[in-house]
Amino acid sequence: MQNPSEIVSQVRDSVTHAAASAAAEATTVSTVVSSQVGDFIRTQRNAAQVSLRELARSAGVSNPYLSQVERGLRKPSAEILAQIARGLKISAETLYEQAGILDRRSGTPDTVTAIRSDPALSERHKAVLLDLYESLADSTASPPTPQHAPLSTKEEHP
Amino acid sequence: MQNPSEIVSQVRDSVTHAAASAAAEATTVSTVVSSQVGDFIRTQRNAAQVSLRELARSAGVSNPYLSQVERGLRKPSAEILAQIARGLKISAETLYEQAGILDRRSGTPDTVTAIRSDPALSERHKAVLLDLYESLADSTASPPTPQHAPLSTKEEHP
DNA sequence: GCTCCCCGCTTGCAGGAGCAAGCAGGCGGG
DNA sequence: CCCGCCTGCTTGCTCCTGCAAGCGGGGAGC
Repeated sequence: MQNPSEIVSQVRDSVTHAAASAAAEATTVSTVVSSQVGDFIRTQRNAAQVSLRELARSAGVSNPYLSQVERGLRKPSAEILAQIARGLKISAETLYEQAGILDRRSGTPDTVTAIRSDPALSERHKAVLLDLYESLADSTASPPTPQHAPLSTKEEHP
Repeated sequence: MQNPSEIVSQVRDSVTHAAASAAAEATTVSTVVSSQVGDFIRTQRNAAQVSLRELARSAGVSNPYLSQVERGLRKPSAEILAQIARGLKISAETLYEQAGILDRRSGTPDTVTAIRSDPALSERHKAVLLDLYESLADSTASPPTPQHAPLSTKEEHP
């Protein structure tokens, strides 16, 4: 049997927890969840002319599950996400970003500068890469990532 | 009622699946990983002189669960990982890396990172550029991609 | 001595991830 | 015509994540 006072102690603990989780909810974007990832995956898959089952196979996941993921009925774990990324030949970071579990690599990377200053490339090769980059980047308009910032750095005290 | 032939068709599908998952299991490191993250988290927490309950509160997770995570009994999701990272004031990438759901970008030159995170490029184009980069870059200068690879490249047909 | 408060850990349960199995429909060839 | 093979979707199950509640213990104040 416990003393009433001890019980009170436990209760206070719980209350503190409740308050904390409430606060956490206030600061966390969370719930929106985003079928974003699913749409993105499906888009990428279609762009690559790959069937659902094919991708499922190469990614090592079951085809029904992939189907559900693409339609936003299921929220895939990071591991599954990484495997799908591998199957799609894209970077896991991109998918994590889409899933809202990673911030955008802030600070525009400036690929051109990186290529120009890359010691592993000869000048000729730099030219080739830059030329290709120019043709691929296209850059019509510039809608570069709206920055909704899902789980980004927050202020501790406002 | 179904025709036997159709059933056979279904069966073939299942068999293919079984083979695929077997292959996946063969090439995936999988289960070993986990406790790494827990140790890392606990180390970081102790280094910061923070109690378990405190971190749990600031990270927005329950204290018992954090306890289990630190001792490797539970495998936290990426979301939880990101929250813990926030509570510890460290980057989510670091924790993902420890959890084995993100490859180390250590050896990779800046150009690769720049391309990967370039908003002006589609994922397809990134793949193209990275592929070309790989073939152009001087291999003597940098030993690229260590590839310990928990979720790394896999053969299509063994 | 005894309370009070903190520490970390254990337990039982709700809910969701992920898969095996099965289903409906479209298309080419015997 | 209908058989085989593809496409994607739905269902029922198992396993595990994540939390609320409770436990035992150690140090400070009375």
